[in-house]
Amino acid sequence: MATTQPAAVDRPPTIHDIAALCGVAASTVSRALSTPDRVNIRTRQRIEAAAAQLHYIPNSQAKALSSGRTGAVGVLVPDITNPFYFDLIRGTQLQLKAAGYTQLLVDTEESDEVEASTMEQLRKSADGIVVAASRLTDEALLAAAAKMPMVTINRDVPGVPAVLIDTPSATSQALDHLISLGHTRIAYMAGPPTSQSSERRWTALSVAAEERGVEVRRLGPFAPKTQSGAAAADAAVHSGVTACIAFNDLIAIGMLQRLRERGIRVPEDMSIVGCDDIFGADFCNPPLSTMASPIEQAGRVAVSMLLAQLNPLAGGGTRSRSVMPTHLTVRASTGPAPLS
Amino acid sequence: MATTQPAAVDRPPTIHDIAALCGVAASTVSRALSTPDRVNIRTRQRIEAAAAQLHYIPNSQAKALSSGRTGAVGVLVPDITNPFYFDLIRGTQLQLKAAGYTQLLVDTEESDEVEASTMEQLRKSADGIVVAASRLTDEALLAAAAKMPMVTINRDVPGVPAVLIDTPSATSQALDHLISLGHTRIAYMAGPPTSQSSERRWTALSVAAEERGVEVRRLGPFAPKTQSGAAAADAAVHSGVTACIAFNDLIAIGMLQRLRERGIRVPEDMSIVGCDDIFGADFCNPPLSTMASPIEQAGRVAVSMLLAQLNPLAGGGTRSRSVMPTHLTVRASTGPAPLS
DNA sequence: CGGCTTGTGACAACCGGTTGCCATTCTTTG
DNA sequence: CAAAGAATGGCAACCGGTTGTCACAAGCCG
Repeated sequence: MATTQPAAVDRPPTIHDIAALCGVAASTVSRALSTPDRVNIRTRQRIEAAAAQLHYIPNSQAKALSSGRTGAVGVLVPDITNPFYFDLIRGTQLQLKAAGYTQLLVDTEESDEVEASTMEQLRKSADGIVVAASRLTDEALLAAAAKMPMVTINRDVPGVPAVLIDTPSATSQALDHLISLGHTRIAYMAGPPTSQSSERRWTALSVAAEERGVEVRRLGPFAPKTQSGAAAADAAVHSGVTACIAFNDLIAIGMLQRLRERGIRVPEDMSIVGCDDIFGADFCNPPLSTMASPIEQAGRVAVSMLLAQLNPLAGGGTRSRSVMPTHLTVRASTGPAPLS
Repeated sequence: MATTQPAAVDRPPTIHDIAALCGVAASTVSRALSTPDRVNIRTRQRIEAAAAQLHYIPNSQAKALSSGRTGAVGVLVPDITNPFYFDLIRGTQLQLKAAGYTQLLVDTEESDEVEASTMEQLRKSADGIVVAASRLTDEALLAAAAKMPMVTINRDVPGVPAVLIDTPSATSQALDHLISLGHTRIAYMAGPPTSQSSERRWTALSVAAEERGVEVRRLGPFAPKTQSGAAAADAAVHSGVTACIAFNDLIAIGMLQRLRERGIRVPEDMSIVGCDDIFGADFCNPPLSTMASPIEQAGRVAVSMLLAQLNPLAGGGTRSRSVMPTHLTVRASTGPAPLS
């Protein structure tokens, strides 16, 4: 079974194998591969050829250990099964892969403790993290950001780079839409108390309502799951409103189901507006009017900002804040207010 | 700013810091933490106390480099945005976290090349991989499995441990259901040609159809996305069938939308059965009859099998094959065949 | 009380790269 | 043509742990 190939041991090749094959020192191989200019072009080519021949793949662990950089980025989301995060995750993954980074995806289960401990652990095994919809306090987040490069999504803490999705402004579009349909009694179905997004939407909505001279009441909080939609629907009906703006599409879709069960027609008896335009918002019954934004792009932007932070050399003034536009997508869950 | 605390340098503590603090050798610290029995209980306690005091967190890179095990497991899915994988991912994540492993999630973009190159890369940075719905050939998969511990999901290759979701058997349930509703002209809307699941379902369906003396025709292939549902719906209508069994829920939901646009009523004019019972199957219009299975559990089982492979010591005969049951969930997208 | 087993901890090599520093060689310039 | 400078490659320390080997000490036996 002898071949002219250099001993093809079962163990994956290392720079030492390449070095031996080329008759140079391991350090030279290392340089040829990572700092090409530091090495004579002819030696480099020999080394590259040998590397290719051996199917050399650098050991990322060893690289990380000695260089201090891991080539991985953590992405923390509160709930992997929430469709809202699908596109976000895909966006981060695409951008990270394009830059040669690995994505470490973690579901923090909507728990601040899991989130904090994950961050602590990632501190060693990732170069930076993207945190979506953090459940941590501002202080904790700021402290964590001081320890490792970080970009938040949908969480506005001064001093921490962030990608914000401008749903607050979209809420006034939603409000105008409902007002133009004749609604005067409107409810906001709040999300979890720990969600800053929910607060920001409510604040924006209150202000807009005040400006327009209508009253919007706040109901909830509700968990961001379709199951919570039942309670939300019942609360809405009981409160006597004719239209609801829900914290997100999951709640809105859950409301749709419950209202249907109870024989309350949407939009004839009650109009519903969701938020996020998640998978399913277009084919639920009736299709949901909702506030849409380029989520995948938000993920990509977050990663870009993080990478800019990691490699400051690449120029391009590091933006510390990016706001994604949002617009109202009207489908069939909103209609004229019922004649009372 | 002097304190009685040992110098709290900014650099994270290492075993050497602990060793210095306790006046022992670094190797003793290492043993105390990983092989507790190997060290005197009193020394161990001192070391543990020091570790706690310093907030010591082992460096996973270094651990991986020297021990050869990375504590990470790769999870490859063809498309992160396909809701089918949400629960799967959550299942693997839960089980991995419970065992102290980290999940490396990668979207292979339904590409065999991305899948292969990812595997190659993961070979260094993961202890094993879980591959869902692989696009690779049997040979490639077998070769890859020889190089690193692997469990497949929904891919049956002899010699490679697998978790199979028994949708084939469910297809005959679906067929019986449709037959009992009076349907005689039925179509199977096939998935991508590279999908073994699709083939297995079709085979099972053909056999069942033959046994029952009905004819089922195959249409497609269709990409597993809602957008493909339009083409599928048109093909179904054109072929004159009164009922369809779709490769998965995405196609089925897409068909529902298209049929509605074309004014074809479901289930009065056409019955539709999906597969997977994904998020959205219960609230689309009409709610989809579909074949459901415990997907999250499948993810957990796959991880358990992989971990058993990684740590053979833990006893428990390593099963190399696990089949998840599937059952038909009837909702509103199936009804009596139209009187022709 | 000597010899042997067992328990315990230290030393040092090693995992696979990276990088600071130095020696050598080639090139350039006065 | 000599001296200064740049290019190039090697040596060795280091990243933070793990683990084989060995020395020393205590406990046990007859």
